[in-house]
Amino acid sequence: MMTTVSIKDVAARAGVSPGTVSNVLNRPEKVADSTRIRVESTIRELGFVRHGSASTLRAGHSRTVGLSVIDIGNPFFTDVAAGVEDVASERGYAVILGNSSGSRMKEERNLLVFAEQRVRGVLITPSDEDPGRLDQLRGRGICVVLVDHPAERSDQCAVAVNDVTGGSMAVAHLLDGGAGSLGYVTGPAVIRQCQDRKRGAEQAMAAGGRDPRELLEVAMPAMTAKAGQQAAEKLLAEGSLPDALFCANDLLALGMLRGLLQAGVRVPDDVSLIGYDDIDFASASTVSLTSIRQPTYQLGRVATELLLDECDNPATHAHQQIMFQPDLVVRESTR
Amino acid sequence: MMTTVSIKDVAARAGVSPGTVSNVLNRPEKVADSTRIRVESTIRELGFVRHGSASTLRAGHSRTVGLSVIDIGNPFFTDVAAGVEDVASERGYAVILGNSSGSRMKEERNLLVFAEQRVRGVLITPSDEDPGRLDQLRGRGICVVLVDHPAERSDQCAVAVNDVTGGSMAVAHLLDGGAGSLGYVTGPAVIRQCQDRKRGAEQAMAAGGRDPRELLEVAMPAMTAKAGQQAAEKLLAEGSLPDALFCANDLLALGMLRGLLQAGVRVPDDVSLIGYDDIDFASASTVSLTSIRQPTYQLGRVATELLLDECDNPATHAHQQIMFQPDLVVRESTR
DNA sequence: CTTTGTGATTGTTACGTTTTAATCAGGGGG
DNA sequence: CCCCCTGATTAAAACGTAACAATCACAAAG
Repeated sequence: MMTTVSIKDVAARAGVSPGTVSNVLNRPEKVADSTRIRVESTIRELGFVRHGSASTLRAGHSRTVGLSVIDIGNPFFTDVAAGVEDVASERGYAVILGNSSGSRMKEERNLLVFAEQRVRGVLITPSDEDPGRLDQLRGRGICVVLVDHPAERSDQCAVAVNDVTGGSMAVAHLLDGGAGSLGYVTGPAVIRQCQDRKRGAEQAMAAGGRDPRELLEVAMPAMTAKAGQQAAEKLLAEGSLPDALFCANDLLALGMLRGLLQAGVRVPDDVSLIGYDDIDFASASTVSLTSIRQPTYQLGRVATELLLDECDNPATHAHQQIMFQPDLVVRESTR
Repeated sequence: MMTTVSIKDVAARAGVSPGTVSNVLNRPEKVADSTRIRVESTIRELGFVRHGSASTLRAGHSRTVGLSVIDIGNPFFTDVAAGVEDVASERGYAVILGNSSGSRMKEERNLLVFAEQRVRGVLITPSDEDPGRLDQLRGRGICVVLVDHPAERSDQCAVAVNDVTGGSMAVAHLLDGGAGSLGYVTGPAVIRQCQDRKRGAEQAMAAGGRDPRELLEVAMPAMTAKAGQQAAEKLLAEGSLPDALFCANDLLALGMLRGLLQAGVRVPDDVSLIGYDDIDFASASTVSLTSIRQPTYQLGRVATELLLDECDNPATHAHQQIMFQPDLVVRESTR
């Protein structure tokens, strides 16, 4: 009953050999127009669809790429994913999405799935600094491009935005606003973005003639709105609320904003608040959020273009490390 | 150089036959403890990972499911996707995500990819009412479960939230607030959710002793924040702004809110505004948004459980059509 | 009439796994 | 000592496709 139609069935029906059908599928220019048209119409008639697994098995590689992100609930990553998907589907590739939720174990499981599926390449925003797993993938012939993460080596492609500059811009802006005490609300220390933005923040402190050690750091286990709100509660309970707060991403900032407003703290009158990423919702919040904008969609596009170039032209491919620059977007949440 | 290690290599090294290695992988209880342990350690030693395509080819089905959503940029769908992914990975399945962006062509291309990959099943929030493509998938032995879409037939599983009730609750709430004129800001007419919420809205009008035809409909080509803002501009330009607006989802509502506030319209004093979905950002907006909450994450979980049950126990599986009920969440944007 | 060349098509093999039936070893009962 | 049973292991045959060398048809050139 549930008969699946194969390349052989098409061949028999069209009166050609299976090889010819395969050629129609993969190198149509090699086959005479008349037979090509006949085969194509037979394919439609029988409702044949290529068996991707058989194809992958024989060809040695698939037409899929894996994308591993830290938090698919963060609009920053959905924007990146949109860029990835657009380029991938333009070039006939499918995207397998893996969400690590910041858990190393889940990230590893996702990479295992990618390896089992023999994806052509992997795009990953690594959740920590261990390059071992990625080298392992490369050892299996799977190309890897780092997304939103600068390359520590030159034998790989990477696309990133300068987070040190971004952190510096954020804190410089807060200092411009006349902030006395400053706080940095961040996520897990293993996340590089958090570290780099902090480095930038400290540089701006120093440049502004302040002691970087004055920067009060509040580290949360996640970078979500809920965590931001908890950070607000913590600061309020401790009575240690600074004049100005730099949050490592917009979700933290939006949660922080909610927490502060609920407690009757006025933004920006009592506290200045700046986020990071400039997600779509930053401009729609209660007090619209000053933030650091990144070319998010572009990040996904460029990373995928580099990846597919490396896959398709391994001989001529030159590894590139691309670094975009962020922008400051001033809104209501800062003085 | 780039040698990929196969089941045969493991077998040779461990001094057993390939069949035994396969058994260790798939039916470990069938093999003696001593050999099982030896094989397992050889697998680790050689860094063997199973070739998913070969496995799929031979077994006739894969360990992946396809998820096709209308807009991955909408937090509603990322919440659903989170539920799907959690259940899938608990049961050893990988998820291939397809984003149709509301385009029928893209949806079709995604379904083709799913078919080529021989996914075990498909979870889909269809972007229109044509069941033909889905029956085609079923004819190929691929189970299909509808997500956020009620079943029109009893021979399939479906998980949905009652949108008629939701629409009715929204408009009843606006009428309670004393609204005179009412507007419904919606997306493309082919999207069922838009239609159902409108039906509910009209029912509430009638129940409130109003003529349902009084409901001013503004249909936008997309259900994004940008479209919502354009809707605001359109209403303002026409001078046809009603007392109260019901937006078919929160993104439209947030865009509408932005558009109104920029034009100096006060919410809720001049206009009451209610959204739909109760996404995380609804409570964080300039004026926090009254909305209709849905059990989003649960939707994804339950749908996936039904799908995998259907795949794994086709004999005993009983199709279910599950309908959740929405909740009204009142915040500042309505009187 | 034969040879050569060219473009189109075919036959065959291999990819890495799962699965079934067949084989094997060893022990207990007759 | 033989037979049968059980549990563990193996050998071999697919699964559907891509790739490559081999073949074919046919026309142009000699």
